[in-house]
Amino acid sequence: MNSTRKSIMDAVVVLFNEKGMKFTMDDISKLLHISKKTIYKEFNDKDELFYATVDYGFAAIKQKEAEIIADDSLDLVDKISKVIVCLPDNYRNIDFRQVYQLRDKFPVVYNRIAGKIETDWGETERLLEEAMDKGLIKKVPIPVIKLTIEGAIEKFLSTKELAKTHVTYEESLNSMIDIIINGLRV
Amino acid sequence: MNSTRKSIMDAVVVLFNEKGMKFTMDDISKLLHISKKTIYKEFNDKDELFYATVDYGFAAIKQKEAEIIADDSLDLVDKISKVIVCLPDNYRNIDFRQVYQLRDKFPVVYNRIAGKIETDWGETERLLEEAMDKGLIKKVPIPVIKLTIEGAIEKFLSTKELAKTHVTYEESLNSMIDIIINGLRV
DNA sequence: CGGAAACTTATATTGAATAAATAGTTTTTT
DNA sequence: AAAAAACTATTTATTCAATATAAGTTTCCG
Repeated sequence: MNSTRKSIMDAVVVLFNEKGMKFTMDDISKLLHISKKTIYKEFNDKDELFYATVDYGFAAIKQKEAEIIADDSLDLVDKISKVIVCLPDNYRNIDFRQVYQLRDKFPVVYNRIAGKIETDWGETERLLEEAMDKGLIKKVPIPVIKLTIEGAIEKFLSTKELAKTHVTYEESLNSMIDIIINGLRV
Repeated sequence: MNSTRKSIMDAVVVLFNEKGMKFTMDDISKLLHISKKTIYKEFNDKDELFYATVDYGFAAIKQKEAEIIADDSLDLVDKISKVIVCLPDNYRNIDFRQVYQLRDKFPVVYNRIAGKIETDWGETERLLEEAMDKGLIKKVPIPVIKLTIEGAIEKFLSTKELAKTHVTYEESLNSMIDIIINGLRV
């Protein structure tokens, strides 16, 4: 992949996290000091650019996740912890609270993201099921685990309560995973 | 409190859960087969009605909570579990996803609700702090616990994923609390 | 070639005008 | 005495034209 393409997609991520969906092709060209012509040489339209950016953004996560799963030095429960913490990088880079804005204007892109997230959860689900079968963790409905984790992440991202107490997003996430794996009880 | 007042406030809760904020004084009178005059004899205006309904709705929860806290047969960690499960009755009756609609049109009522929830959390927080001091549970930032629980509840209420897997809201809630207290690890 | 800017057309936003709905009151009916 | 219906003064929703914005194209220039 050529570097122009990459830098354009990086700019999309930067602008998305900065302004949500309210950024223009002109914003991209201004940020990178390139002409719109250059953007349109790489991507036929805005749709295609967003679609490619989604794939580009998720590729890193997928790879990281695959490494964790392949790492035989980790036991199953450690893998689950790490894969779950790995997952939120999506939420982080893409800033989940604003993704719903895509649904109407870029439905194809939105569905691509939804699909990617489902796939990512698929990995985690398989690990959870395996751990349940082996008696390493309790048998609990997986949707409960999934929704609890998703809900917590969205809350961490959307509230100002964490900032007030000087607890970082990263620390909160690790605390949350530890609570879910090991419980509050000592 | 007279029974007319009560039935009007019950109707408000019914209609709110049915239609969100989009119900009228006429809806109330139709539902109860009473005249609007009767409503306005009990409550000066819609604001006052809503305000009273909020207090009425939270009163039961507060009492239930107080009973749990006063129950000396329960140990501290059990109390925490029970108080947390007690809390969502608010979310249940009031259907939290729609409360934000109050913010603009009935700010006084909205702030009352926000205050009630904060107070409820205050109790839980005190129990959590006490349990941490006594070494019964891990020392974890309380906002992390709070946001995880709030996020999970909101997810349970807003998603259709639970319905698909035949896991009830009630079961999910108990599973979630068990996970947070005791962890997934066996 | 590729950046900068001008240009065109489709889409979004705004705001005034109008229509509809509703809180609160009054009158009529049972 | 209270329900039902009618009424009015506000609020709220809707419409539609104007205005503005942004995607995508073309032109010019270094």
